[in-house]
Amino acid sequence: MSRPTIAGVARAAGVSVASVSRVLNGLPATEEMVERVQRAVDELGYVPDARARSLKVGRTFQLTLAVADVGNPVYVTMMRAVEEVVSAAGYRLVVTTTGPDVVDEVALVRGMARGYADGLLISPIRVDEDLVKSIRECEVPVVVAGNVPAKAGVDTVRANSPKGMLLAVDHLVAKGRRRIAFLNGPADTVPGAARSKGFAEALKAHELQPAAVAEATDFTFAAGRAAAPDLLAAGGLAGSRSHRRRGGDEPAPTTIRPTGGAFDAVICANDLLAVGVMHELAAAGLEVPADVAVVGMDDSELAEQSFPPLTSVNLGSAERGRRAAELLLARIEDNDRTPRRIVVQPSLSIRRSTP
Amino acid sequence: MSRPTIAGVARAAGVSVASVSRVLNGLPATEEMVERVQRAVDELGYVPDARARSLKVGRTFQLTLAVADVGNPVYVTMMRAVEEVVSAAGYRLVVTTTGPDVVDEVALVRGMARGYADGLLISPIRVDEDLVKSIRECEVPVVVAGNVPAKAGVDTVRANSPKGMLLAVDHLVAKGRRRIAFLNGPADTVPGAARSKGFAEALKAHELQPAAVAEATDFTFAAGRAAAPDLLAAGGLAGSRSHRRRGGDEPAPTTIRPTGGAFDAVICANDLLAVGVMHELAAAGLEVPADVAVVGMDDSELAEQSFPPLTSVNLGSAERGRRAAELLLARIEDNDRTPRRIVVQPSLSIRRSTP
DNA sequence: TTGTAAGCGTTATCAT
DNA sequence: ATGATAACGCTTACAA
Repeated sequence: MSRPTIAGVARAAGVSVASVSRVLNGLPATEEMVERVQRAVDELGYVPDARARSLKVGRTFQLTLAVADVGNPVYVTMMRAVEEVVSAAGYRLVVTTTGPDVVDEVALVRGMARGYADGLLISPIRVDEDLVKSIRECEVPVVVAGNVPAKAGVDTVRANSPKGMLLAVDHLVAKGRRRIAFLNGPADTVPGAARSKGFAEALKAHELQPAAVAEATDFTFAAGRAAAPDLLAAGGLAGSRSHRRRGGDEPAPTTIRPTGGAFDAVICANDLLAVGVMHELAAAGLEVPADVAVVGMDDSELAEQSFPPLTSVNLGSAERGRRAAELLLARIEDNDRTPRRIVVQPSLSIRRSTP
Repeated sequence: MSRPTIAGVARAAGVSVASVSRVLNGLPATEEMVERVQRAVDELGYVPDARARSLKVGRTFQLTLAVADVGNPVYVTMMRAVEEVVSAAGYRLVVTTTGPDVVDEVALVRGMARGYADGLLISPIRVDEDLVKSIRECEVPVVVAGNVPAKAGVDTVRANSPKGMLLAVDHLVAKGRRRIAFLNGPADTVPGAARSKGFAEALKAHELQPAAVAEATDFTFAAGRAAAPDLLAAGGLAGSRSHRRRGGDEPAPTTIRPTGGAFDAVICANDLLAVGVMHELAAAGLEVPADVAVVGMDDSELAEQSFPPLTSVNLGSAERGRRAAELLLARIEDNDRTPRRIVVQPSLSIRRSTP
């Protein structure tokens, strides 16, 4: 007893397969025909095979969302927004995870040619020539939530993190903080590079010097913790302690650019890093925000869950997800439209980690 | 210029489609044949169509993981474990999210009959007759990460939350806490019911009375916060304040069972609820763990990220994910094996939210 | 309105 | 070892 096929239904109903197909797709048919087909369908528990259907019609009605790290709460915000838009349009959303390496992303994009889905929404963390090429050549529509060169010829929706940085610095300065440190994620990533540049510009706008800058090996909580002692040391806020924690299985050492002077605020490239830093600050006996103010980026669910709740730059993850999804749907409708490059403006969610 | 098909490759290589297929699938062929086909494939950038292939061979080499809430960090732990197992076996993992309603789960299970994937790994939060029925009748192998009646005739991997509760209570009692409160999630869910029962048993084992019991409307941070004031009120730890926060757009009121007496410890049905409670405890001027010890469940990444780091019952999410994935793969190999019901034992991860 | 039949892009069976 | 061809389960001209 295998799955019933449309032929089985046709036989049971005493009609042709074409009629069954028509009834199932709501095409014109007589009362009686609909009746008979429906009965047979119910009786046999027939469900059309999506593979066969999509082979024929050339569409799967599935969309793929690819994220680098399911553990990063910024993606859940985005995912929720995307899900809402695509399901309203009658598509199934499937999520796959790529990992931090660009080769995995390239493999994924190439793999889309196999016809798994009608479109791909990808938020790449590292971008290289190969990835751009694979996106440009991809058989199915792709939209990138993030920054990818215009020559990729693809729709993009990205954040304005320099502007976000400025919001953060403005706020800190307004609260009287001048010695601002920065904990970045890997600078060889797209967001890492953008935030680094943004931080420098924002400080320059206020005629300030960075109090300390460090680079975590990853955009994760663990990497944030691992990088914090070095940041503290660079900022003159901790001494020998900074090397005590380096155990055997910790991530590789962080890159430090000591710029002298203690800091009274630290901006982190995302919320996970910020929460990691806050833990280490507490371990060093420093109070947030009294001794050091902390600002995260992404304004993910983690920002309100953390303690103290984290002031965070809202880079519009939900809106980016929503608009990216809309762009994808639009491109599926019409693949000839000229690629759009949308920039979503940031805002600042002020919570208790800043004064 | 549409996608090249196997026919195009065959034409370009001057061989038959059958030969192309053979070469691509590593079946015996002469040096020269392999050579020619390979060249044509590279030249055209041919990628086999997964839909057509799976229509023919009856397998998609995709597996679906369905979770109720992508925002719940326990699922990321599980997801990572599942991903590792299935990708090692040559399957793609796709994640879909169901939402908290059982009807969505049923729809998803039924939908699997369309042939989206070769197997389904589902972690249902609510279970009813319909769901059991849909799982039993599902065309593709299903394994449940969670608790579902044996009559469903399906492989299950579940946690032992009563045992976990006992671990938590043992620990609290050993630390001198006797007035233990419990914040549950919705009792009409499978984990909610199990944890409620487990809590009662664990207290009885120590001949203790519950200090306060409340039920959040959801297993989320927001619901945890919303429920906390009532819990505090029930425990005599807060007065009128408990109703101050109830704004217009807050979740529905929580169910309270006041049992008298202030409490010095609270066990929460998952980490998100625990973090929510900790926020409200702080807002009420109570210190964790000095005034109130807090224990979460799931031992998710959030437990170490929270502040203070959360003592949490490790219900073996990673192991559950791993074993569930193994079960699924085994059943795909042999659908006639008798269903297994695996129970994973808990452990306690002690952190600073308890003394 | 309904039925017949030709594909969609593969793989697998059968000859050769 | 290779090639022709029949499925896989569906949709859609086209014919009746």
